[in-house]
Amino acid sequence: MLDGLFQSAPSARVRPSVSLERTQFAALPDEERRELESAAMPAYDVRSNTDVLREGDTTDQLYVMVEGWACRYKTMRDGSRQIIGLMVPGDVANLDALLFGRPGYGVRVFGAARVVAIPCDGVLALAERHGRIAKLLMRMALVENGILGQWALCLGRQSAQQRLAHLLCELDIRLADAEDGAGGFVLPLTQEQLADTLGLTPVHVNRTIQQLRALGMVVISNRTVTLPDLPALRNMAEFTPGYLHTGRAKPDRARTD
Amino acid sequence: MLDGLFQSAPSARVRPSVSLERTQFAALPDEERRELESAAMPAYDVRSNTDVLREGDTTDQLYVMVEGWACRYKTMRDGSRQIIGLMVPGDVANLDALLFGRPGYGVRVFGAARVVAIPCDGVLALAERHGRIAKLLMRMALVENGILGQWALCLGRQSAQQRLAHLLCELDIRLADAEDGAGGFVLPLTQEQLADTLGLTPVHVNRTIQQLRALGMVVISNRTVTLPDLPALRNMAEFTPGYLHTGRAKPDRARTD
DNA sequence: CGGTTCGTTGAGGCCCATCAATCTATGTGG
DNA sequence: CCACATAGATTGATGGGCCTCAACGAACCG
Repeated sequence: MLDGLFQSAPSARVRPSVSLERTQFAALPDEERRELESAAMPAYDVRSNTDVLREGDTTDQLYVMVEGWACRYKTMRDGSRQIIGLMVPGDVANLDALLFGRPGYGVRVFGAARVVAIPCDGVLALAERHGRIAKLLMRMALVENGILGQWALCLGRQSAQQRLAHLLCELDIRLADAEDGAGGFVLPLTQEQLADTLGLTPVHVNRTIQQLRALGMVVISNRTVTLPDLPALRNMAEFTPGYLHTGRAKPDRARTD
Repeated sequence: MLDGLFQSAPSARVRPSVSLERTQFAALPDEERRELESAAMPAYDVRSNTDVLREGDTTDQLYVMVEGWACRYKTMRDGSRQIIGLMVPGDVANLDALLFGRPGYGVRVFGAARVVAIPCDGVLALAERHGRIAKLLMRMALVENGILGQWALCLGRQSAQQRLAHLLCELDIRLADAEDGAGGFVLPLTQEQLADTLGLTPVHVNRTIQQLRALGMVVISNRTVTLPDLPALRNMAEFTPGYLHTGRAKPDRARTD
């Protein structure tokens, strides 16, 4: 083991530069964001389909998705799973770790991903000193709340077609930042994972995708989603973006003009 | 009007004494709770089944249920409704008003209720000064998050029986404070409102109640719920109270011993 | 080329929705 | 005190959306 050779003087605290510039924390003034960054642990890669956090684990760190997607999920005795939250690049995976040690859900990554862990006590200390950080954390919690409320409506009262359509409309907006502008986006979920999100079976998700394609509203090919008729899709899903509280409510532009 | 006779010097700021003592804010030190109380508007009664907040309204006040129950709900074009949150006495109805003006849901009261409205700017100012208040608000948001996540699991992956059983288990714990100790509680929801909570139809809720009664797990009579075999009920619902983050995790005590 | 993962298709069945009617309890006015 | 109205609970019959089971196809990979 040669590791010791490369260690600098013990007091130097050299941290591999962690950047939160492309995350939800980008809304903060540079100064405060940098304080968060210096509280963070080094970023690390996570292999596709592995758990950042297992169900039942405890943790005292916040996990930030600097690259890639993840989900929160819960499992039942018979093995059936429900995804209770999707995290796109820039999102925080387990906000509740700030106040509760035991999440009660697992966090799993889709595709290759890169994660930054920030110790909760550090975040809490910063939140105490900077009202803006506290407010941003509160905001993230409240947005998650809005999303989960909408998911409850979808799961409780919508058909399979509507649910799928609604999810795609939601992701289309949440990805607005990262999107390549072409009106399509990459969706790194398998149909089985979509099923676990929508409360359906993989088989039925497959059939539902075909129905939406037949209607000319959705094209999914090679993990890439295109929404040729967004207004119609939004209409059938009864989608209104208000609950996402994303500043600019991207317009209904029809077929990429 | 003789009121004037009892007014003390004009500087005294006499407000009809609003008490948050029996609400979620009871966790605060008296001093800080009193500051919130003096920011609050006078409590007022709400008639059964009326809206504190209508879908699509905007608001700049927090509504606290000092007495009675309420729900958050969303409606679809065809009139079908989904309840996306139940508030029991002491709960805050619309936390997200703190940061967002338009809730995107309605708030409706069950049975007679008494509500205290607190202007959001007042609450935010206090949260800025007292870290404990900010933390309590965050805590409430995160608990709501946990509950909604659990509801997503129920709506997505559980049978009607399990969903109903799970809801009753949850309420049994959330009402632990107000409960009369007899192991039963008053549930001021009609079967139709239960259906809107569970993502079912009223007819099927009725049949499901009867199934649980036949199993000896639930007795509902006259708006009063009794759970004769709580361990069995929790087992069938796969209920674990962790997600409620209620300090004392009330034990599984079988049939009121 | 065999193995694995993911997607696709078909047949059959069940849970829950739908529609409709009846019953009960409560309240209201004549 | 009774006729009537209304809200909520209950029961039955029927149907459909989604599940289940099973098999096959396609893409990727060591």
